Amino acid sequence: MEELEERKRKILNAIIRNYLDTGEPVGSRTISKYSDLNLSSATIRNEMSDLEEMGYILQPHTSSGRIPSDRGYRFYVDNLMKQKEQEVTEMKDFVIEHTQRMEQVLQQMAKMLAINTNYTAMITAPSYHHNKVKFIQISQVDKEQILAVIVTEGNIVKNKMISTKEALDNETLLKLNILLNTNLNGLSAEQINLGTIARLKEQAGIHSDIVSDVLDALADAIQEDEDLEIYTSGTTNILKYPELSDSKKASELLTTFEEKQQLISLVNETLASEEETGIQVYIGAESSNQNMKDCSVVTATYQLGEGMQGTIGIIGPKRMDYENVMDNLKTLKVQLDAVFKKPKEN
Amino acid sequence: MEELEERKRKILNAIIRNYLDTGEPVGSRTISKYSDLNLSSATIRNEMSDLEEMGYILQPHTSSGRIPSDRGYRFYVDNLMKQKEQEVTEMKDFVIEHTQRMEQVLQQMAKMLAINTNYTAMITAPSYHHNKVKFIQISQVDKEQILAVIVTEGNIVKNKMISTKEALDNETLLKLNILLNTNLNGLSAEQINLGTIARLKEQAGIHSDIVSDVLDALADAIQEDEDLEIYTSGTTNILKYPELSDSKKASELLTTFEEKQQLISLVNETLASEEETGIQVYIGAESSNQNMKDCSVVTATYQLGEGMQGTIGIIGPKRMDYENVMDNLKTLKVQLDAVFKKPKEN
DNA sequence: TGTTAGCACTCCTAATCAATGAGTGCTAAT
DNA sequence: ATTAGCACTCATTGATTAGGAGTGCTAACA
Repeated sequence: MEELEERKRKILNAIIRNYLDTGEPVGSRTISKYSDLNLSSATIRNEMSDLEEMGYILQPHTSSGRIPSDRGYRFYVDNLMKQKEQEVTEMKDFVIEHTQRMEQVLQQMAKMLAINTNYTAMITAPSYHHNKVKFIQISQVDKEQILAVIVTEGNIVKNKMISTKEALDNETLLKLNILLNTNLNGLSAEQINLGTIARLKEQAGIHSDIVSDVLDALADAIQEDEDLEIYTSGTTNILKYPELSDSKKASELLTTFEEKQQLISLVNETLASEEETGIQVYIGAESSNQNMKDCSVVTATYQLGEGMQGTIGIIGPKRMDYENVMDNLKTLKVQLDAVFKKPKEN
Repeated sequence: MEELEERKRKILNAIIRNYLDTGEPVGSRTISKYSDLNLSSATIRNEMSDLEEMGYILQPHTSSGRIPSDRGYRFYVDNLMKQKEQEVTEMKDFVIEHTQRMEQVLQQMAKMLAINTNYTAMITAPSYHHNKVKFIQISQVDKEQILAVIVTEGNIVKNKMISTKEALDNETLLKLNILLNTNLNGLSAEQINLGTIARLKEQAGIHSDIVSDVLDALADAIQEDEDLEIYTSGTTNILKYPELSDSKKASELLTTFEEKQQLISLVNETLASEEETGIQVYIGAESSNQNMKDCSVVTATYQLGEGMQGTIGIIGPKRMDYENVMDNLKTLKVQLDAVFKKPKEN
């Protein structure tokens, strides 16, 4: 189906590569001179005319060069682009050495990605949505406050302060802890249903209010991750690309970057569809987000086992260096897969 | 010293107010017409000429209206502006109702501030630098990992995973917990010196490596707050002001906003100098940050007792609505003072 | 039949220029 | 001390122009 005679391919390829470089519409003369086809500009013109008719390229206005259409980019990404098979470099250790908390690791990663690509990078924390409770503990912090700590399979720790009327004695605490752990350990958020809750409360007897609070905390922790966290870096990079930096577009984009919620729904598209490489490319209008119509979005998901996963993504102009971007994402994906497998050895 | 005859004051005031509104250089005719002075434009011109000589206003180019100079703004803020004495509105509850974690509260606050003012808002988490340890607990999460939880006076919770060779039995854990708490409770970060550490390790005996790890975690938690977190919102608001939105300046500013580190040193200025209202105004070059030379920065610190404090700030064009901004900050400051006093009642 | 040279045509861009108008400074009259 | 009047400055705007890049088409060519 997606067939194109060799010469047209070459010309399309040349047009796109050139456009990626310069950002300027590219004319027949340029292709004629800077390709190994040895054809006159007139011939190229004819071919270009064809390509335009087929929808791979388009003219911003009569009598100017051609620029790739969304379809053109798509063809390029799918068929023309050469896939670099690069070895995985070891930025991992470098990053990990200097940071501790997960948020910082992610922020660092985003930063490196943005610097490497010169586009905007985003990265979500692994969602532990379907993840299982591994450990719960409540402790008396001071007279009126109890701290609930919840750890999940992925070693993600959440805590919540709970205010109480009066302090609990050690024995009660111990009992409650045992109660909570025996009842909740190994359960995923979805598995904690009304039945479980009722049973728990009953067993807690007089302290059912505390249990109730802990469950609230648990729900909280999970709900927080429904609108999961997303880190961005290099948002201002888009200003480097004239086609995006006129004040209206730039403002829209930057606002989108600030509204994390929009980015989240952007990456959530990714989670829906699966592919073998795990790398998705949305060109212009292919993305669901209207604001991205002049951009391309490339995303990858990284896995953590236990059903946990996060997403990394790059947002840039349509004429982005797809090879480099996909390469970077692929590399980082592998590294993240590795990084979060086990916590850092001290 | 800062003396100015009544009429000049009025004119300066009129010029600045007008400029705050329009952002356009304001001419003598405008003042003549829209002030209650009943003077001809010629008279105003003479006065303006004086004011210019005195450095309160300046002409962008020969024969155009006048705009306030940094000094003019300063005079306005210090002497002319009327201080609204507004009652503290109750946005607090609204915000708190819908959020749980501190980061979210802060992020929300920043957002409201940005929306209210139409400028860029920033807010730092309270630093618990000089804060005291209130509660420490280590627990066995699974065979190879221990979770250390540290709570400070300000009810800020930090946790750290520690990998171990083999699981500790309950009794050992209990002993270590008692050991840690008796030795560290009530101490501030600075008070934990080599002596304390040596004593601790000695008492821990065979498990001194665990203690060592916990101390590392503690140091970690503190070090994280050295480069304390800062939240921003409304960064794209600066694009609304033509004098800041030309692509060079905008890019510089937005980059600054993204480089949290720069913002942090910006707010750290605040911490140095103290004032009765607790609100600082930096106009243009008054700020230490070169990138802010076309902006004004208004900051306030909020207190938490126990030596903890954070900063909220607004960044906008020099012609910002100082009254509104200072008002907002004052209100929010009071609210934050209150919010963090005690954790939310469930 | 595919390729190419040539040419008229389109349309964007940058440069130039004049007109406009807001605003000033100065002087002379009130 | 205030103001009317006037000459002057200078940014802004719109119109016009020239230049150039690029196209489509036609006719000639291998």
